[in-house]
This record gives sequence, structure tokens and C-alpha cells, in this order.
Amino acid sequence: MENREIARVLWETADLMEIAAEDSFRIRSYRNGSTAVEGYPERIEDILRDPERKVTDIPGIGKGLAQVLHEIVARGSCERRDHLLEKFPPTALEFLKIQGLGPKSIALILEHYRISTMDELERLCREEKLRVLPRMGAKLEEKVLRSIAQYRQRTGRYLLSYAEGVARELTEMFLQVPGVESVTPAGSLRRGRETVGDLDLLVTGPNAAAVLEKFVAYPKVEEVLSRGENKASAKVGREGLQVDVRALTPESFGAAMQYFTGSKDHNVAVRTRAVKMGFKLSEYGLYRVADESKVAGDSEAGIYEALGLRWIAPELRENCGEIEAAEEGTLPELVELKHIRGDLHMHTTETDGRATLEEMAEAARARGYEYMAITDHSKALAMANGLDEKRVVAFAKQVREINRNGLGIRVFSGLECDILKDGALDLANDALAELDLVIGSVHSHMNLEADEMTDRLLRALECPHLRILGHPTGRILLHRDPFPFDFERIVAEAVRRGVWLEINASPERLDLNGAMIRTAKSKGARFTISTDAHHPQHLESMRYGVTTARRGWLGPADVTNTLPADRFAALLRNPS
DNA sequence: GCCGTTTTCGGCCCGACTGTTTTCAGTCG
Repeated sequence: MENREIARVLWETADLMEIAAEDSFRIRSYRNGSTAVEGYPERIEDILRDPERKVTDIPGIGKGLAQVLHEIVARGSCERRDHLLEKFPPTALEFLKIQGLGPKSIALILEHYRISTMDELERLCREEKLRVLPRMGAKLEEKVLRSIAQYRQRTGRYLLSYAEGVARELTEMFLQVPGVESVTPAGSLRRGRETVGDLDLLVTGPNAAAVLEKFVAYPKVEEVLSRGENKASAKVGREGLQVDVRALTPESFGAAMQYFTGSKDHNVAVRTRAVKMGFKLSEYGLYRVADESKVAGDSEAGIYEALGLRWIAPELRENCGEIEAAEEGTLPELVELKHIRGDLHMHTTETDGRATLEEMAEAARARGYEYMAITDHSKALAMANGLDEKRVVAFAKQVREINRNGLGIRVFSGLECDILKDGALDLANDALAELDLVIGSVHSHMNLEADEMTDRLLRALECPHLRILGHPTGRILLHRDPFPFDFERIVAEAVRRGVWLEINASPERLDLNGAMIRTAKSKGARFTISTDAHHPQHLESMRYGVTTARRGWLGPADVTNTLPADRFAALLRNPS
């Protein structure tokens, strides 16, 4: 059992405990335990099996949770969770994802109505039956209905990072089968879309078909949907991600990669082009119509080339001008992970991070970065113990000292400063002036009307110390929609004031998205790609940010944190 | 349920908003 699965069971148990109104501190321990497990560098299962090791050495895991962990690893659940699931339907956990409903309301609803599906919850709202319960009214019914609609839109999709994890696991397993040469994910995962509907894995090698057997027998396969000679489909894991595995011959590998990578719109445009040129393109290859001879098929580049096109990076394949650019030879040079020289958004134990400045610095140095910025929260985020003016000034001083002694990486003192409801920044200018870099972020009042939000952001941009607009739309993938505002106006103002737009690489955010990045670039915007890490492991997320930047057609020159440390520092001092 | 002790019990994070109230519980971050 993987750490992230164990962590999920713990987290769910905490959710259920909350609905059951159990002791809030015990609930917190379960949540702490969950994050500790998820972020732990070694497999918890291995530690549990090793008589020499103790899980209680992990901070946040004590005697009680150690017992729970044993249970979860042994049978996928624990007594407390089983017991709660007898009291509440599993959908109660789904209801928690509906905005406006918290544990108390859900418990109350379940107490009065026997409902177990989202449809039934929806009906209760439509029939105006929530408003008869204490502290519930028409507004709440409306809010819940809106949120259910959003919820429906996102179900059936999975975070890029989740799909990538499943793909990695299956790939490792398939590669152990003798006679398998390569396993490659195609589809929206390869295009780097922020969420993935299903996973396509393409397998080649003389014995590629043998993986199908291994696949359908995989313990995590919940349901086999189809199983043929060259293709098998199944729902994998409790989340039910559909995975299609295809065994291919080497002659058609390129054509299949091209076909299954998509997008649909891109493929339609490419095939139309092929037809006009007297070809036929399918997942088996590119054929001349006249004599049915095969022109290309073993490599993607060969297919594009035969069609008079440069090879197109998968991230661009959305039929948004990439085919024309490939024809004219004007495809952009895209930014790559290796270009990134620093991470400019991370938190420490000073606020809600899980590691110290020194530990984050060590992790950043180990990744080969030249520099980094520590950007803890400001005081408006009281729950995170955000920094006030006094702590900010002390922190800036501390960083200057650290850089004198040297940690093997240059540290910039920063702050993720809350943009308050009226657009003012949370801390006074003279404190912000002490810092090397200030990110301004919206963390509250996200339900303002577009006009009001635009004014709020415009006012924030007036602050002379603001350097970066953090996670500009506030979206949380599969959970919260972007807040509305006049994006182009904000971009224009950011450009005018030399404020960079953040591409937040956290897989739950990926904010800005590709399309907005491209719009902003066309207006002259500059960008940073940063992870918003709350743990050393989160620095790994940089690749998702880079992928998202590529989907926005960015090159290394568009991204300020590709600059060498000295030039970046100079730019901070004089950003225009 | 964890942790750290003034070591076996007491503390653990909190401010603001919202909607439904008529003084505040529940949600959110």
C-alpha cells in the first residue's frame, strides 16, 4: 500500500469523525498523521514490516495512530472508520465537497432525511426541504444547488499528478515483463492537461501483448471493462480511473502515439491536412491514397514531417494555431525543467509549512537550484500564524545573515502577502520594503463580483513593493472555480507596473492555466513558475508548472526564474 | 490522539464572514 493511499484513508476517517462531532483535537491528530504519512520519504508499509523500525519515530504518529496504520495496511481500513461508515453513508464524504455544507450541516441533514446520493441532496434543495431545518434557508439551498452543478462537471476527472502516479506505477510493472521495450502514456496526460479523464498507456516490444494479462490481474484493478488481444480497459484504484492499455507493433508506434495523444481537435486538423495532401492518417500509419503505400508510422516526427510540419510538442496540440506555426516553422522554443534556476514561492514552519528554512534550502540546493525565495504568509492568515511587520523585518535581517554565511544556495527574503478585501496589502509598506520579493495573493473573499475583484486587484498592483501576483485566479482544481475578474485589464496593469504573473505549479492549482498564460504573454506579461511548496517534497511539483507554462507557449525568456542568480537579483532591484 | 513535560496530564489556533438569527453557530481559509 502506497503512502498516499494510507493518507487518504486517514483523512477520510477524520472527515467522518468530524460529521460524527468527535473530539476536534483527535480529528486534528488524524489529519496531522495523514499529512505526515503522505509526505514521508519512505514507504510506511516497509517501516511497519521492519521489526527494527518504529513508525512512532515519525513526528505526528504516536501509539494510537501506529495501531491504526497497521490496520489500514493490513486490510485497507480501521475499526473507527468501519464503525462510522455504519452510521453514515459513504456519500457523506462527497457532500463535504459541496460548498456551504460542512460536517455539522451534513450530520443534521442525514439525521432528518434518509438520503445517500447527490441526486437526492439536489432534490431536497429543489423541494425546499433544507430550509425547514434549523439555521438553513433559501440562500443555502441555492448555494448547494450551484455547487452540485459544479461538482458534477468535475467528477470523472482526476488531477494530472494523480494520473501520473498511476501511470508510473503501471509503467514500472509492465517494464518487468520480458519482451516489453517501452511503455508511454499518451492522451491528455502527455499533453499535460491539468486534469485527466482517462489514462492511455501504449506498450511496444516483441512481447507487448503479455502486459495485458498482467494488467487485468493487477490487484488494484477494480473492474475489467474489456480485454482483447491488443487492448484492455479497466477501472483502477478506488477512485476508478479508467486506464486503456494498448499493445503496439513498432511499425505503427509513432502513428499510435500521434493518434492517442490527441487532442481530438488537433487530430481532426492534422487528418484533414493529410487528406488534402493525398494521404490517409490513422493510428496505424500515414498512407498514400493513390497506391496505399505506407509513408510514415514508426515515429511521430516522421508523420509530421511527411505532412510538411515540424514536430509539435504534445502540450501545444490543442488546434490553437500550432499546426500553422509548425508549417511556417514559427513554433516557439519552449521552456524546460532544466531552465529553471530557482523556486520563488515556498513556506516554512514559521507559518504553515512543514519544514524549516534550512531544510527547504537543502532540498532546493539538492535540485540544483542557484536560488530560492522563502515566502511565508502574512498576518491576515491567522490560522497559518502569518507574519506581522515585526516578524517580517526580523526575517529579512535573518536572511541577510544567512546569505553572508552561505547555505550553498542564494536565499531571497520574501512574503506571500494577503491582498485584503479592499485591495490593500496586509502589511505596511515600510516592512515590505525590507524584503527582496513580495508576492500578493488573494486568500479570502473570493466570491466578489467581477468588477469588485478587478478593482481589488488593481489596487493591490498599486503597491510599489509588489513583484508577483500569486495564483492569480484562486482556483483549486476539481474543487473551486476561478474567481471572476477582468483578466486582460489586470494583465495590462501588471505589465505596466513590472509585476510578474505566477504560474503556481502546485498540482491542485496550476494557476494560471495554459490559455490564460498565452493571452497574458501576448500582452507582454512576464512570469514566474513556483511550487508554493509547504514541504521539501513539494519542490518536485515544478515540472507541472513547467508543463503548464509550455501549454501557454512560453519560452525560457518569458520566465524570470530561468535567469542566473545575479541577473535575477538585478532584475528584482530594477524590474522594468 | 499527539506531545512534552513544571513527566502521566493538560494544552493543542483563530478571525471574519454568512445566513439565519435576534445573539450566534457553522463554514472557510
